[in-house]
Parts: sequence; C-alpha cells; structure tokens
Amino acid sequence: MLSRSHPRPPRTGRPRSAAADEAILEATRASLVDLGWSKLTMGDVATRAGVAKTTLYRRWAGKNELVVDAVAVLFDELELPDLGSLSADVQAVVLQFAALLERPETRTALMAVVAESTRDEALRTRIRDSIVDRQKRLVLQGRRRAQERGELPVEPDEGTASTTADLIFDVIAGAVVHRVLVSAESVDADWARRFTVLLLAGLGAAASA
Amino acid sequence: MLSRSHPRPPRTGRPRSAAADEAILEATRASLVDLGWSKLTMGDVATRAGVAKTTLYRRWAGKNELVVDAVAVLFDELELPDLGSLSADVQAVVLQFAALLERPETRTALMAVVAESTRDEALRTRIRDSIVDRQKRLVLQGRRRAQERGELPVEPDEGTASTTADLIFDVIAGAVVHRVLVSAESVDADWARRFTVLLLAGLGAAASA
DNA sequence: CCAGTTACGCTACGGGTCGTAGCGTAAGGA
DNA sequence: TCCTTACGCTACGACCCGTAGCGTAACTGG
Repeated sequence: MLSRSHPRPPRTGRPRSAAADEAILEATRASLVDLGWSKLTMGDVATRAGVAKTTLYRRWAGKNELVVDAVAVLFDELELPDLGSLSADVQAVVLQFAALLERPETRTALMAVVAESTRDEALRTRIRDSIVDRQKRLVLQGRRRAQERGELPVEPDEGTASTTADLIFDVIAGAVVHRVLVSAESVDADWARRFTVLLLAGLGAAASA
Repeated sequence: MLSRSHPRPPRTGRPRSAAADEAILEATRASLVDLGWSKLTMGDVATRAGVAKTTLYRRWAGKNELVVDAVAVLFDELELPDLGSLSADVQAVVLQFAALLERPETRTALMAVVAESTRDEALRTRIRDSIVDRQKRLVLQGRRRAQERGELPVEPDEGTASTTADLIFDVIAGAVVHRVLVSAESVDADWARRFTVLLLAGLGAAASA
C-alpha cells in the first residue's frame, strides 16, 4: 500500500529514517488541523516533527506533495461493507466518505490540492494515484457485488461499462463533496438514504440507455 | 446585480472610482489565467490594473475576497434555457456549467476559494451569496417549469420539497465539478445526456420516497 | 577497523510577498 | 473655500521560501 518510493534507495550510505517519514506526515496532519492549508508552512511542519527543514525538502518537492501524501493514508480507511444489498452498501460508503471529508485535515486540504493540481500535471497524477483511484475502486467493487447478487445487469460492452462506472463515481463523490464542502451541510443517514434512492433508480435507467 | 457594497458610500468626499473597480477585477481574472491561484499576488494585480497596491486593500480584505468577486460575475452568464422539456433543459445547463468550469480563471480559482472558506465563515457566506445561490436558482427555476409542464409532481410538503431541491443541486453541481476538476475529463454532449438520464430517472423515484 | 557514501541537523542567506503607515495630491460636497 | 474621502507612491518590518555550506551521524563494503 505504501509504494511511494520511486527512486529505490541505494544499497550504501546512511538509510533514510522511516520514523522521520511518519513523524513528518503526522506533523503535517496536525498542522493542517491547527492552521489550515493556507497558513501551513514547511518550517512549522519541520518544527512539529522535530526535524530540520532541509530534511523535508530532501523528500518532498513542496507543500503540495507533502500534504497529498499526509492526507492520502486517511483514504485507506474507506472500505465497502457487505450489508447484503446494494442500497445498504452505498449508503454506508457515502456516510464513511462524508465522515472522512468532515475531518478538519481533509476538509481544508482536499480542495486545496485539487485546486493546485489544475496547473500541475505531476500533482494531478499523484492525487489520482494516491487518493482518487482508491475511491474509484469502491465503485467497481460495489458494481461487481451487485452483479453477483443479481441487482445489476452485467453490461456486455466493455467501453460503456467503463464510462458508466466513471459517471457513477463522479456522481457519488461529487455529490458528497459538494454537500459537505460547498453547501457546508452535514451528511446524515437521511440524506444518504435519499441520495441512494435517487442514484439506484437512475442506475437502472442509465444501464438501459 | 451588483449589490456588493455593504458599507454604503458616504455623501461627502471623493467617490471611489468605479472604473478602478472593474479594472481590478479584470486584472484579477487575467492574472488567474496567467499565473493561477497560488502564484497570483496582490502586487501583480495592482500593477496590471494600473492602480496602487493600497487601493486594493482599501476595497478587499485580501486575495480570497478579491478572487471571489472577480469570478462571481462569470456565473451571471448561466441561465436556464427553455427547450421544451426538462431533459433538454438540464442537459443544456450542465453543458453551460461545464464550459464555465473549463475556463482557466474558474478552473484554478473555484476550488481554491472553497478550500479557504472551510476556515473562514465570512468567506463562505460571500461565496454562497455571490456564486452558489446563483446556481441554485437555476434548479428551483427548472423544477417550477417542469411542474408547469406536468413533468414533475408538485410536492405538497414545503420542507421535503426544499430538501429535495438541495439534494438535486448537490448532485448536479457536484457531479459536474467532480468530472471537470477532479477526474479532469471533459463534459461533452454524450456525458451530459447520460447524466441527465440518470438524474431524471432518479428524480421520479426520489419524489415518491 | 576503515574508507566511502548518504542522511541529518544547523545556520545563514537572497528573494519574494504580505499588510500597513505616512505623506502629498486629486476629486467631489457643504 | 473648507472639509472629507480616495488615490498614488514610498518605505518598512515581518514572514516564508528554497538552497548552499558545513560538520556530524549512520550504515556498507573492503
């Protein structure tokens, strides 16, 4: 799950401190909670982590990359429960996702890094790999389960199946994000139920269109 | 449409230059296109607008408020066409909204100011008043038209009708924003059609739940 | 045990932006 | 004409950035 070390470490010399890595990421999340995205500085994170500022720059190019990695691990918590029906599974994952977005670390960081990524291709790739794809996996997993249960038809064409999954993903993630971060209203069980009713009814129609 | 002058101007003294206002907002949009949100500075905007930096600070508290106002006017372009059916109207407004989000000014600015607003209540209110509510109006307008056409039932209870409208708004705006800014894929006519099919089918079910 | 190699902590630095204060001048109103 | 407010300009301390340089620490291969 932690394959974020593209340049493989050389076999010689002093190895990088893994403890420092975790301390820095933890300090980054703490700083996000206390200061928020805009007032978070590299110097502050270094101080909190008990590490020199230069050590941060040896591992991350800047604030953007650092925060993405610090927040990404939180998305590992997301998982699709097996509650017996597609409707129950969707509602549960919606509530999970909303709870994650309501945490102060993600709340302040997620939109900020996405905003930065609109002008930084490498950052967009990093976000996609470490955050977005982890959510998307849940959609694919949920569809597979629903098909096994007979709740959803198996789409014959590979292409349309893929674009449908993309559509569903944007609808679910987009709606929850918009509700929490833009409308700034909480996602409770009732909202999740209403949303799921809408989505599943639409899903049936979308498959046959 | 431009009621953004809470502190009403005093009856005496030199009046504020309306030309400078427009020059500053225009310069802000230009700077967003060239530099993006993170590299945009107050000094740069002042230089582009041909005004002193102090003049900016006399009117806006900072970068956040300035950019919100600069981008807000772009959302005035959004309007709900009357194409004869709810489906056609939704598709059209989705394409309009997507086109707006794909402009470099909004692309880089929108998520950034929303991110900032998570820690700034006043900024959140400003965004809501000058951006979000203008979109929400389209949803209410579209529902009213559809009810007049007989495409949608008139919901008896005022409360559930309101929460349903909120849900629809989060789904539409959220899905489009997520598609364009997170998934970073274009919203074409086909996507708009698929999305609308899903939404309208779900709408029927949501009303009766 | 001893070079060789890499990581780390620390200090210092030039460069940039912030937001404000102070001043003289410009543009309206009583 | 006085009064009031807006404007342009300069200057300033404060902060953060990202890097260079150096001595030290940790681990490896001979």
